[in-house]
Amino acid sequence: MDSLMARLAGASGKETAERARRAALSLFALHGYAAVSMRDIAGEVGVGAPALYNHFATKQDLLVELMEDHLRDLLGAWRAHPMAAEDADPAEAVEAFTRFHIRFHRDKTDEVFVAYMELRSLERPNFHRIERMRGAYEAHLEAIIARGAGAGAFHAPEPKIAAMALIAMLTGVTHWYRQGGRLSPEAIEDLYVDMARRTLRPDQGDA
Amino acid sequence: MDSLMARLAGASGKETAERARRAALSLFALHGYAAVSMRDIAGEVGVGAPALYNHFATKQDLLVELMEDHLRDLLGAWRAHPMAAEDADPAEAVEAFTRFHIRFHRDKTDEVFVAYMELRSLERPNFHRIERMRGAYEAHLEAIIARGAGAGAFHAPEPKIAAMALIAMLTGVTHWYRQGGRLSPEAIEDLYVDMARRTLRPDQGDA
DNA sequence: CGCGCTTGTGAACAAACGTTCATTTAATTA
DNA sequence: TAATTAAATGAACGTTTGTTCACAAGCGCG
Repeated sequence: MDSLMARLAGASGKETAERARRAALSLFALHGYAAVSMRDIAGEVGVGAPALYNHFATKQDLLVELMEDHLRDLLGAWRAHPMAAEDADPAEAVEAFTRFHIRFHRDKTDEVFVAYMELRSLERPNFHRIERMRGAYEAHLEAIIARGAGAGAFHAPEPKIAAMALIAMLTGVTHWYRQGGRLSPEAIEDLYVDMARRTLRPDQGDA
Repeated sequence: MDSLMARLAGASGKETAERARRAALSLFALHGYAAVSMRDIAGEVGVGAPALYNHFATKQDLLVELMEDHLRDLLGAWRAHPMAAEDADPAEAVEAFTRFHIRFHRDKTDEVFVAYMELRSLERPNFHRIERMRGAYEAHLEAIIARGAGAGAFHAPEPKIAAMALIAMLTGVTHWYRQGGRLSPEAIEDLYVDMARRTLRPDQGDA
């Protein structure tokens, strides 16, 4: 009877797990992992708390699943990008990466928030797995920068630092971006592409 | 008798409050506000949980106090900086701000972590007060950039965005900086000063 | 139809939470 | 030294936490 109401409310089949994932994601992003209870999540799905344990062994598992999904998506999406090729022109690749990163993060603010801020909520082994995935993503930008620096196309005495600095700068967009704000998404992208390009541009007198 | 042991352990006079502040700061930074209990904090001080209520009305008050102290320090320290003068040369001021920000944040990683990540743990009115202080700090860099852009010394079509981008980039240092790492603190500062300068450098063909 | 599997329920668990209180202990002032 | 104030205590409060359990409803398959 209650389950009938859940059906009418939009659930169908076994998609309770998916609704729980989404609810957990937005609640974690808003209040933080530790401040959200399984009952809160279940309540948002329209189900009792014990029902969640049919889909997730533990609250921590739910968190891990969310973070792993996000990072797997992120890595996969970039690897599928045409400019991710190892022989792509570094300047074009950096621009592509910048636009890709901003766009991806702009549309997934909750995922980003959780994946970046709840690292400390992970138990040790989970933490290491997630951290490694994040490192792999940053390594992609670092490789592009290093390639460009090697070819003399970039000024980047420390490619790793430049990569981290750029990613921090780009990810910062999610902290203030609001849909319908003064600047269009394209304008924001352009501004950041400009800043990234300038950061890496060789000096006038370079060989 | 227990208090005697506390004495021997280093406490003297009424410094329990200060020790609690420090314990709370590092615990909040490590595990997050919601994941840390008053008993945890009290335990680290070597005192019972109820004792904390002689110094802080509430757990939330303790958090607010930490964040307010940090931001007041930060704002005060910059305002006391010689290059904070309204008529300082913009290029020099940006370099000074960059070094100041990195240095200040490098030595106060816990404070930074808490002040930036626990905004969501604040109840509404507290949130607004803290957010306003943070805005005031960012406004200082924005003003420098806008001044430089107005004088033609900087390329910065959107000074507010440039300010936020730079601060995000600089604050990112705290996420990976470790004492005794490969790069010296001065080398790191130099790298970021270089990147900041490049981001804002006018085009060759500018008037 | 009936069997089994998946998904849900309501009640219950022990543990931990923030906070209060009456009371004792220690430090300060007169 | 006596009186006053400040700080810490142990016990207790009501609530909430993550999770388990015995059980019931709904569905697909033989």
